[in-house]
Order: sequence, then C-alpha cells, then structure tokens
Amino acid sequence: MASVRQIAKQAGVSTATVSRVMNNSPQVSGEAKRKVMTVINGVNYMPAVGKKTTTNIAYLFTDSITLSSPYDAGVMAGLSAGLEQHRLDLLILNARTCRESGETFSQMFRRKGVQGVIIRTTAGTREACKAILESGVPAVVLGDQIEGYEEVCVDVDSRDASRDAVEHLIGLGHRSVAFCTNIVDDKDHLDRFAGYQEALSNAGLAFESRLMFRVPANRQGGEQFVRRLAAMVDRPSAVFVADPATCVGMLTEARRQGIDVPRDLSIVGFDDSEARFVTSPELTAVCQDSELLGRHAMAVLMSRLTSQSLEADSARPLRAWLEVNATTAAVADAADAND
Amino acid sequence: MASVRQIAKQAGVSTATVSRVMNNSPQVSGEAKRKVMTVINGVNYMPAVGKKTTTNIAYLFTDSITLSSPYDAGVMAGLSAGLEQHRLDLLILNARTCRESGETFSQMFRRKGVQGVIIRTTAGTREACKAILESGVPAVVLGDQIEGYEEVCVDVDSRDASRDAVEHLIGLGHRSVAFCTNIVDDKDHLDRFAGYQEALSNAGLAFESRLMFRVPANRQGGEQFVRRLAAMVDRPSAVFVADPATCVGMLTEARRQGIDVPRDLSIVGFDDSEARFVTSPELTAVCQDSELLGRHAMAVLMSRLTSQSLEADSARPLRAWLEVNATTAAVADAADAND
DNA sequence: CAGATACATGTAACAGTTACAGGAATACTC
DNA sequence: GAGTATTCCTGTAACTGTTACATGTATCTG
Repeated sequence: MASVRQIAKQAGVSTATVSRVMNNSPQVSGEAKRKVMTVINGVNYMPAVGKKTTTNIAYLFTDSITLSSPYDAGVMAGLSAGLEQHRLDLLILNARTCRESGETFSQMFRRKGVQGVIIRTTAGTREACKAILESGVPAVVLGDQIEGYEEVCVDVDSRDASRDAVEHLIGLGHRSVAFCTNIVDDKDHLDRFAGYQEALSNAGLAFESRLMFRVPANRQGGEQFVRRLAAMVDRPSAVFVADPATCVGMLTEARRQGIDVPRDLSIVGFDDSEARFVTSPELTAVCQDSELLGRHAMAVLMSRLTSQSLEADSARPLRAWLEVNATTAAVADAADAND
Repeated sequence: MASVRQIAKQAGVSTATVSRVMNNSPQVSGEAKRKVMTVINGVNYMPAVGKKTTTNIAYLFTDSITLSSPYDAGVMAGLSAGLEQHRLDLLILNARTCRESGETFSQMFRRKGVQGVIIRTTAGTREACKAILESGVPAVVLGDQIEGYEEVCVDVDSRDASRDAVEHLIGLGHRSVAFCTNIVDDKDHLDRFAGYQEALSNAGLAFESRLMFRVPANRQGGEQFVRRLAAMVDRPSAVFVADPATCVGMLTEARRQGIDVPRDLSIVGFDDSEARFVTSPELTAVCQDSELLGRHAMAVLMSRLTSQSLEADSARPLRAWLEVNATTAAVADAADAND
C-alpha cells in the first residue's frame, strides 16, 4: 500500500512535507499542499503506525443536535453495541470544533485514524454532509436523505405506521384529523405527512390545509399548538403529532386548557424512547427503536468497510409501529365535543 | 522520556518484545511479560507515534449501565462539551469487551492511546474500579465512592436538597413521610437517605423502618411500591422517592389504583433529565443536571492530567436542588386521607 | 546593498510495529 | 535412544509516521 515515502516521491516533495499536510501544519505552502492532497486522494491513503492501522468509527454531530436527546442517546448505545463485535472504537466528534483551521473533513478523519463515520445531520447541514460523502470516506447518514447516496442514508420507515395511526383514528370515528409537524422538512417528517395523506385518501377524506400545523420540535411547540387548537371555531377531534417532544408539550398544555384527552381530543404522538409510558394518559404513538437504528447504521457501515454485502437480517429496512395506549378514543357526539 | 528502546534495555529484552507486550501479543512468555510490565509501570510509559502522542479520553461503562439512560446521555453530552476546549476526543468503551484476553486495563488504555478515563461504575463493580485507580491511570469515578480516592469520585450532592424536599413535605403538614430507595446502596442513594433522616430529626419526628421501602430502580419498582402502599393499613400521606425511573412508575400505578396525586399522596421524586415536565401532574422533584456533572468530571480529570489545581468555579461541589411542582400538596384531613 | 526576518522545505534522527529467521525446548517416530 | 518435526519464544532488521534542526529563498529595513 501507499506510504508517506511513496506519496512524497509521487508528489515531488519530502516525507516531512507529506506528514505536515496530513497533520495540517500551518507552515506548508498552498502549492505543496495541493500537490500532496491530489496524490493522497488519488490512492485513498490512510496513515499507519508501523504496520498497524488505527480503527476508529466516528459519530459526527453538529451544534443543532442535542446529544443527550433520547434519539441520539439510543443511537449511540446501539452503535456502541454494534461496534463491540468488530473490535472498533466509537469516537464522538463535534463537527464545528473537531477540525483545525483550514482543514478538510477527510484530512481530519485521516489525522484521527477514523475509518468510517456516522454522520448525524439535519436538513440544515446537508451541504457539509454531501461534501463528506463526496470525499469518499465510508459514511452512513442519519437524519437526512442525500440525493445520490440513498443506500447509505439509513432511517426508520415511519410512513406505513403513520398511515396506520391515522386510519386508527378514522376507525374510531374521527372525520376531522389534524396533522402537526416540525417547521423543518426532514425526510422523517415528510414520510409521516405522506402516511397521513394516504390514510385520508384511503378513507375518502379530503386534505384540509387548515388542519395542518407547523411548530418547533420541542415541548413549547406542542403547548403553542394546543393554544391554537383551543381557539379554533371548528376544532378537529383528533390529531397526529409527528414529533416526540411536541406531543409531550401538548399533553401538559391540554390539561391546563381543560381539554380532556382523549374525550375532547384524541392524540397519536411519536415516541423514540419510553416517553409514552411516562405521560398520563399513556400515549398512543407511532414508535421507533433508536437503539436498533444505531445497530443497523453500524451494520451498513461495516458492510461498506469490508466490501461485503449486508447480511439478510440487516438488509431489511427498519419499521416504526403503532402502539395504541390511552390517548385515543372513539369520537364523542358533536354536541359533547364542542361544549 | 521513555521509549521502547530504553524500556527494552532496562528490561533486558528487545524492542520487539516490548512492543508485543504493549499490544498484548499472545506469543510472549510470562517471564518476559512480567519483566517488561515492571519497567513500564515503573516509568509510567505511554507510547508515542513519532514525536506525536495520542490524546483520547475514555468513557468506560459496564454492562449493568444502560448507556441510553438520561443520566448517561447527559453526562456524555457534558463530557463531549468539556473535551472540545482541550482538543481531546471521547472514546466510548465497554469494560467487558474492550480488553483482549489476559490484558489488564492499564495495558488496554495504553494500547488505545487513552490518557484519561471517566469510569462510570456502580457499587457492584467497585473492585475493578479500584484496580484501575491503583494502576495510576488518571481517572475520575462517576456513580460510586471509592475509599482513598474521594477527590476523584465526583458526584452531585443531593443530601441538602433531599433534606429540603422532606422538610417541604413536613411543612405541608405531612407527619408520615415514607422513603423509597434502590435495592443497591450506592453513595447517591445513601446521601438522599441521610437527607431524609436529617429532616425528620430536625422536625422532631422519629424514623420508622416500616416507612422505608426498597425497590429496583426502574418503572416496575415504582409500580410495585404503590401496590404495597395501597395495601397498607396506616398509609403514609407523602413519600420521597430517590430514583428517577421509580417515581415515574409510581405515578402511572397510582392512577390505576385510584390514588389521587397529590390529594391522597404527595410525592417528591428525583429527576436527572426533563422527566418532571412530562408526567402529569408535573413532578415535584429533587433535580440534578447530569450534563453539568459531565462537564465537572472533565474539569477534574483535566486538572489531574495537567497537574494544575482546579479553577475556582470548577472546584465547588455540584448541588441538586428541590423544584416544587404539582405532586405535593398540603396534607388532607385524617378522615379524608384514609377513606 | 548588507543584514534581518519570515517562510518553506529537506535531511536525518527519532518514535513504534512486525515479517522473518533462528534458537531452544518439547513431542513424535522408528 | 537418536533423529526429526513441531512449537514456542526472541531478536534483527526493515518497515511505518513524525519532527528538530539546518538550509535555502524571498521579502523587508536601515
């Protein structure tokens, strides 16, 4: 394989210069840096120590991500479990601070001995994410769908479960079902919207834009939403909420407003942890297992690193599921509902 | 400093043998291994690559820990934030699987370039934890108190806040206050018990062992506890619950049993995340900030690594605090309480 | 224009690792 | 028991990547 000395010869510089480029030393001319980077990217060079090559997997997150959220915590636990089988280590990296000035992501990964990356992104950081994918580092993307890289963008399919959720509400007699989603259109939330529309369509109900609500994906967003509901003249009798934190905020604000759940309002929420058991009434929700997603992401990444195709049980897409608990009930009479 | 060649000379072996010991190669005699380890431990050798020394911090957890729990997730987020300032990386290691067979912890840390460790332990793994501390690796312990290493065992002081919590209940007129804790006696739970006793003593109330309950630290434990309460002839009117998951389970089971919180039973729980806002009624709780704990742990570890004393604002101990929400109320009349 | 300064680069000496070969002890075969 | 094969262990030497130091070049400065 490639070594510093071979790279140096090919780029027409010394080994010291190659090493300096690899470690992002400031005292190297742009010209030399360009020459070395060209050769390095060409042969996909990865530094070794002696004959030993380092093996780390990075979890790259951005400032817009709360690392302690149930979703990220679950994913990291799943990644960690998946890694143990392959004797690799998990490195936690903040995208904003992990690079030195002027350093590219692929330079940084090589410097830290990172052989594969789990990119935890959002729709807002799509460009940086795309740049990393194009640099050729083995990577798996969580939280967004990047055009041209669909096979490494893993997620949980929540469309079918979302359709099930809305059909569950319709089956309970609800004809006016609202949909509450995030202000940012990531793939997950769009999927849930598609499931909502599919269920309406299957039941012969028309989509009404006045029943579609957008709030920030946090508790306060859910509280806002309930206040808007409370002020409506022709209030929907049920709602499907596409985000975990939002539905929790809804429940607390509904209680304050004197809206009884599920008598006055049926709620199907979303849960990626165990929040549905903590609320009262316990939440009927579309659920996903974020730890399983972490394991799956690791399996996909390993298949890329070893150039082996995925094992059969890892190739299947992950699915969310509907869990019916206590926040949904049959629709009340019109007279009761609007009193 | 020490290099492989110096170690080799001092131990009377070749550099290859030293390297083999460092990397836990199986093909080295016990005698040679012993000789090399003696020298290595004597000079506290740490491998370098070229002139460059690796800088990782490890978060070492055991199988008894759920890495995705709000506590661990918060701590990891705090650690990650603290590390960014020092340009170090966080490595997540499972204590059971991170070592190769026959390898000691300190060998493993050196092999992986780990310069400091956050040991997330429990009372059940105290011996292994003690062994790591004795090996001399810079370490900070979370979740347990190890005799002789108090200054690196960081935690949040919840004793005062626990006393406040029970005094809050007594102030509301409760004279029969139960205490519910974990079946394992770790330092945190013992602290909370001490706070409970202090409040009783301050109010001139006697400690009654029949009001002390032990359940597993999960939702099911809380449910069990409420069923036991429900069956009591002389039921306490209030309870202080020393564990986050337990109090959540209590609330759901209380609802099932028809016990109204806070009318029939006042509850002060414990919260290390945002669970208190999710339950209904919102939980009056002793709260701790686990992300702050993570930052603090990192500050303590860095002060050990750099041999500098802690900055003033990091030296102060962390404190839990009482947050009064909706699960505590003034005691009802005796006639009402036992109907 | 001489001298000083800053920058970029190569040489060489260093760091750790491991393929390979060889020695020593043990096991096996006749 | 002698000869052979095997296994285990170890050191040499050749390979990784890094960086202190020296050197050359360009740009200011008086």
